[in-house]
Amino acid sequence: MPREVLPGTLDLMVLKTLDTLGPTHGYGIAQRLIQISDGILDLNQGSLYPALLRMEQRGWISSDYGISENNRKARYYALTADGRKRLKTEIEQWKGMVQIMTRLIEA
Amino acid sequence: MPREVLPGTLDLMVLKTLDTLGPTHGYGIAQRLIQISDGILDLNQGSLYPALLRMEQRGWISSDYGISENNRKARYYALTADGRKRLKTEIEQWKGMVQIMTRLIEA
DNA sequence: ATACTCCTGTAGTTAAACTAAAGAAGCCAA
DNA sequence: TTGGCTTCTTTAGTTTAACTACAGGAGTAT
Repeated sequence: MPREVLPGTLDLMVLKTLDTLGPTHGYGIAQRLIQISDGILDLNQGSLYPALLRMEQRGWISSDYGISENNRKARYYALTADGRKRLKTEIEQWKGMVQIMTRLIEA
Repeated sequence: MPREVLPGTLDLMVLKTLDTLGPTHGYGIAQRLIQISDGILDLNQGSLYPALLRMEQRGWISSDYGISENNRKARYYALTADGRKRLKTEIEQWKGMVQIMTRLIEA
């Protein structure tokens, strides 16, 4: 049974989602990833929420409680300045990796 | 301290290397990855050899002892039929992932 | 001899992603 | 008004890939 997400890419996906959408709750992030991947990235909550906690502890995101579009209590996460820096770094690393893999696969 | 390789891509890299080069020993695989990545993928032996063991146990590769180009004893690994199938699958998954990430990053 | 490169191996650790569960709270239909 | 559905969060415990940090044999060159 394969992992849902490619390990090492989850942080990038979450950070980029917050960058694009602005402050979003966990559930919304998960939905966004399902939508943008046509249902492929159906993320476990058991992966998402610990990841959000991790990133908040590292100072890449911050959180506040609020009320969702559906009138539920929800925890909204937002990129911090450090998170924006981190996102940039991760995108660069990702692109480097893609280049290497492309070279390898087409060899 | 970041990981040397993007987790989840090591098997693909090893399988593809064997596909391209034919039977190769562990040290040779590591060198190949250094070369094709311009020194970026400087793989730990502590990652490589356990990975080779894993893949042999799963039947994706087989091994035989031989003598290297430098006249040393070396263990040569080769793709099996299952390994070739697995490689195909992994490449497809990788390409799918690249597509999703591209869509995400460019959104 | 001794130092260097080539080549393999493994014990133990870390941490990311997982399974599996629980639960609160608003919405809606019977 | 009850019971089910959806939304949204949380956390305990497991797995496993990749890591650090070793150790060691064997050929080659000085």
